[in-house]
Amino acid sequence: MSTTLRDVARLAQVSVKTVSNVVNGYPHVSDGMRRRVEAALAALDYHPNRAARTLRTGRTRVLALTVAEADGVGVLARAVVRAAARHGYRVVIDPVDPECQGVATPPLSVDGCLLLTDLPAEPPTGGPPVVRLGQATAGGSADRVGIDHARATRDAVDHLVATGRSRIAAIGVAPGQPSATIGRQGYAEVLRAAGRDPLPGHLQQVPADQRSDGYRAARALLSQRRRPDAVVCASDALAIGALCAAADAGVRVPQDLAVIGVGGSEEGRWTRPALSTVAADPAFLARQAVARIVARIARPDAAPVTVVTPHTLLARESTRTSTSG
Amino acid sequence: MSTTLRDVARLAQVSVKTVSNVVNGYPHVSDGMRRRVEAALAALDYHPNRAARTLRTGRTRVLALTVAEADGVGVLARAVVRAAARHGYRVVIDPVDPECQGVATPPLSVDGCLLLTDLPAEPPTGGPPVVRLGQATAGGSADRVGIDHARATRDAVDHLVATGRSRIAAIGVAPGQPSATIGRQGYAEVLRAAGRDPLPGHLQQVPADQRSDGYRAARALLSQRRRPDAVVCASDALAIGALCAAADAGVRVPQDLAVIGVGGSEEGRWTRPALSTVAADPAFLARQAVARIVARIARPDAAPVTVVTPHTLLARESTRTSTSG
DNA sequence: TTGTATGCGTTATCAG
DNA sequence: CTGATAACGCATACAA
Repeated sequence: MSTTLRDVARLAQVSVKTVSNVVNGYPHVSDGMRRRVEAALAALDYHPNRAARTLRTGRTRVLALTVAEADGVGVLARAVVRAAARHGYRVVIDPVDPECQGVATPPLSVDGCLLLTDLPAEPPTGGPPVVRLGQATAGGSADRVGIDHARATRDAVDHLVATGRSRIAAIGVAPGQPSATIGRQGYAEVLRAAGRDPLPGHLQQVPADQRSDGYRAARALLSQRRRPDAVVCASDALAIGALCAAADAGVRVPQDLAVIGVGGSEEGRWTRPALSTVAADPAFLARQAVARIVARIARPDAAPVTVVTPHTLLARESTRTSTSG
Repeated sequence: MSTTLRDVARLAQVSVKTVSNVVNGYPHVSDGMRRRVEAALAALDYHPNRAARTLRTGRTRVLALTVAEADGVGVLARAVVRAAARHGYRVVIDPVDPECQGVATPPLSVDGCLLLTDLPAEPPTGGPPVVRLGQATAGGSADRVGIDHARATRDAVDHLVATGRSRIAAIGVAPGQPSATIGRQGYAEVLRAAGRDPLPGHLQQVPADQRSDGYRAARALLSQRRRPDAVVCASDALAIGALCAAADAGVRVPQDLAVIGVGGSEEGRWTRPALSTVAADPAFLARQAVARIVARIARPDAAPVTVVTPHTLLARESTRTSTSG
C-alpha cells in the first residue's frame, strides 16, 4: 500500500488537514510546521492519490488529444503537451480504433478533449467538453480551432498558378471527414478564382485520409487523357501518397507534376522531393486550442467559439517552378 | 452534477447495492429487478464515476504507451489498443516531452506502462509496473518484449551481403538509447561474421533516434574517401534520413547505395525508393506486451521476464540488388 | 436474493 | 494558524 496523508500526518505529529495544506501550497502555514511536514513527506516518499483527489475535486488535470490515426501527430502532440503544461495540465493521446468502437472498454477520465478526428460527428452531451481541431469551419455545437481550410486550398492553388501550372487537379476526402475535404463546388470556385478552368475528372474524392488513398487517386489522375500538371491535396498524407504514385508512374516531380499538401507535417520534410505544404504554426494552434478547452472547462455553457489560426505556405521542392526542370 | 448509483436506486426503488450489482454484471440478480434497474439506468443515462471506482478498487483499467516521439507509433499503437481491449483495458499514448520533465504536471493514473522510450533508465519504484518495448535485451529489473536487435542487425547485414554489397557502413544511436543502438564491437563482429571487413569511420554513432540524425550521419559517410555501398541503420527514422541524404548528394539508391532500417514503420513503405526494413509483427508484439503487463499487474513481485519476438526482413526497393541498376 | 453500513484518500467546512 | 469531521461515488463484507 502506498503512503497516505494520514501516514504523513502521524509521522509529523500534525493533522491530516495540515499536511494537505502543505502539499497544496496553502499559504497560511507556519514555517516550523511546514518544515516538519515536508520532512515527513520526503521521508515517506508521499505521492497524492490521483483517484481520491479527482473524486474529491471533480478534476483530473488531464486533457485528451483524440486522434483517429496516431501516425503523424508528433509535431502537434508536442506543441499541445507544452501548451497544456503551462496551464498545469497533462496531455494523453487517445487513439480511437474504429474496430474497437463496440468493445466495452472503459471511458477515459479527462477534463477535456481536443478532437483531431471527425468521429464522433457530434460529441455526446454529458461527457467532457470538446474542442475540435484542424479546421475552423463554423457551425456545430463545439468550439473549433484551426486554419481556414478553404482559404488554405486557395492559397495552394494560387501558388501553383504563380509557379506556372495550369491543369490543376485536386484530391480531397469525401464528405464526412471535413478536415481534409475539398468539395466539388469549392474546387471549381477556387480554380476559377485563380483564373484556371476546373477540368472534368480532375477532382478525386477519396474515402479516407490515408497515404494509400492519395496514391490511388493520383494514379487515376495520371492515367487520364488530359493529365494534370499539378495536384493540390487536402492533407499531407494524401500528398505523400500522390508523390509515390508519380514516382511509380515515372512522372517527374516537380518537372512534370507539382504536388502540394495541407498540414505542415514533419514527414513531408523527409520525402524526396520534399513536399510543399500549407501549414499552421503548431505552437500557436496548440496554445489557442488549450486556451479554448481550459476556458470551456471553466464555463461549460458559454457560447461555442471558432478560432481561425493563420497559415503559411511552405514552398519546397515538390512545387518548384517547372521551367527550371 | 452527473447521476450516481443513488439516483438510479431511488428511481428504481431498490438499494444502491442492487444497482451496483446490475452495473457490474453480478449474476445473482432476479430478472424483474434487473429489468427495473436497467430501465432506470437508461432513463438517467448513468455512467459510473471512474475516479470513485478507481479509488475503491485500486484499478483504472487504463494502460499507458509511453513514447518519446509520437510520430511513428501509429501501427504499434493500433496493435496495442486492440490487444489491450481484449483484456478490458484502454490504452492512452503518453508523449513524454524532455522539456517538460521539470514542470509540475500531474502524473497519470494508469495500471501499467508500456515503455517505448528509454527514459527513464530505471523506472521509479512505487509507480505502476512497466514493460519495456522494442528490444529484448535481458538485464535490468523490468520486463522486456521485443525483437533481438543484434540478430536483426545481423540479418540486415547478411541480406546486404547476399545482394552483392561489400562496403557496409552502419548508423546507430550512441549508448543511452539501447533501442536503436549498434555498438562499436557489434558492428565489427557482425561484419566479420558476414565475411566483410569493418571499415574505419564506417560506424556512425548519432546522439538521437531522429531522421535528421540519420541524414547527417549518412552525409558524413558519403563524403568519405572509401564510400560505402550500403548502410544499415538501427531504426527506420535513421534510415529515412539516410535516404534523403543520398538523394541530396546525388547518390542513387539502390544502384550506388543500399539502405536498410529496423522497425517496419509505415512511413518506410511510402518513401521512394521504398525502404527495406527488419520488422516485428506488430500484432504479435502487442499481444505479448499486453499479456506481460497484465501478468505483472496481477503479480508485481514475480521475476522479470524477457520475451523475444520474431522478426522478418522486408526487402523493398532500397536494397534491390545493384547489378540490375 | 437484496439491503445497510463502512471505507478507499482527498479536500473543504467549520470550530477552536 | 490548526484540528476534527463530513462528504465525493463506488464496491463490498456482512446482515437480513
